[in-house]
Amino acid sequence: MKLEEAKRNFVETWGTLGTNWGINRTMAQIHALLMVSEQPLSTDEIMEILDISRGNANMNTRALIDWGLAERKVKLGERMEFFVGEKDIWKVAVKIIRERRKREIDPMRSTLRDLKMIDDKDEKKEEYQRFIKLLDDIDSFADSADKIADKMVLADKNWFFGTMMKLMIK
Amino acid sequence: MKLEEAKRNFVETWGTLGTNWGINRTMAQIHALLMVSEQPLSTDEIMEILDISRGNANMNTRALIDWGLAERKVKLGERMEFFVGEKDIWKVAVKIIRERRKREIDPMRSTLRDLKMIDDKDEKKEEYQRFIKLLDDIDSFADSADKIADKMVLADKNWFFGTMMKLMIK
DNA sequence: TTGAATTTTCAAAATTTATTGAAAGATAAA
DNA sequence: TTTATCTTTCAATAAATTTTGAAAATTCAA
Repeated sequence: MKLEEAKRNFVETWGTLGTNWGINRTMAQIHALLMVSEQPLSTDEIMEILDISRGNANMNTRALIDWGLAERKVKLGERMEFFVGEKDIWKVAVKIIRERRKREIDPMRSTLRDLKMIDDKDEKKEEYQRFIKLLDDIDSFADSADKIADKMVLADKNWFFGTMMKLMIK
Repeated sequence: MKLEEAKRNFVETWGTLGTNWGINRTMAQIHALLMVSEQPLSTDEIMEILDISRGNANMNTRALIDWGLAERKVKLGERMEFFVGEKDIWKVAVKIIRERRKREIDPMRSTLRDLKMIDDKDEKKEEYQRFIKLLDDIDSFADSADKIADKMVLADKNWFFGTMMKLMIK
């Protein structure tokens, strides 16, 4: 296998993977392409290499920037925008965690908390208690997961996968 | 809000959530319904309550059983099958982690490892090195995440969210 | 055995999600 | 200004995923 071929495969694989992690295929492919590119790429280059439309390329470079997974890069004397991808895999993971938390976890926790506003508290005593306990369990699980996510977002990669790992695995 | 209404909302919310975590809406709804049901439910009851077809109910109860998120329960003297959902949210998380790892992480790691079989090692020396480093970084990140998942799968909930949490957060 | 009850399958239909491409909107050099 | 270059939007279209429902397969009591 040649290097270029391996890179192409990488872009495809990362694209497939992305769909499992809340990132659509094209968005993940563009990100993968930017990760393996030695140079910043323009929208036209991305369109050309991935064989996608201008609209699609634009939407998804934009989304990558929203997520903090890519940056705009202006080249002196060039009118066009170029894009650079986040290549540090630790940072990539942290950005995905942060963004998904904001979009999914936080809203769902608040929805689930609202469900505790039940007014027939006295009837069906035990059934009521069991339901509330389920909601509380979910919330406390989410809270712990959230704290770990917090720690990750703030932590240094080496601390997390060095110190913490040793504590956990020993 | 009445208890029954809150439960209905819970089923809907859990269904929406599921789609973000590799579980389709109906599968997540059935799971939610089984979590809040005081009694095991039959396929007919699930069809009736969620207003879905028999095929859909069958496919998704089956999927839940595959994932370890529900169990079949036979009632004495009844011909029909009944289903019971896993209600312990820690166990639910562990089963989802285990299953997704098996279906996604393991295959992707092996695909990415294969990409290292590049034969033009000497040409473009630096570019080659950078690409290999990216693949190695991803693999070592995945390895750490995997080890944490392992620990979770084997650990006791209280150890994980008690002892470990204290170590991490302090 | 037979046949009624129940479960499973899967092609077709419906729904959801992603993509296209052309037109409108910016931007900046001339 | 004007004009050419580049970016954004979004309705229409395409692709992917989920759901249906009826037929086939299975199970079990009689």
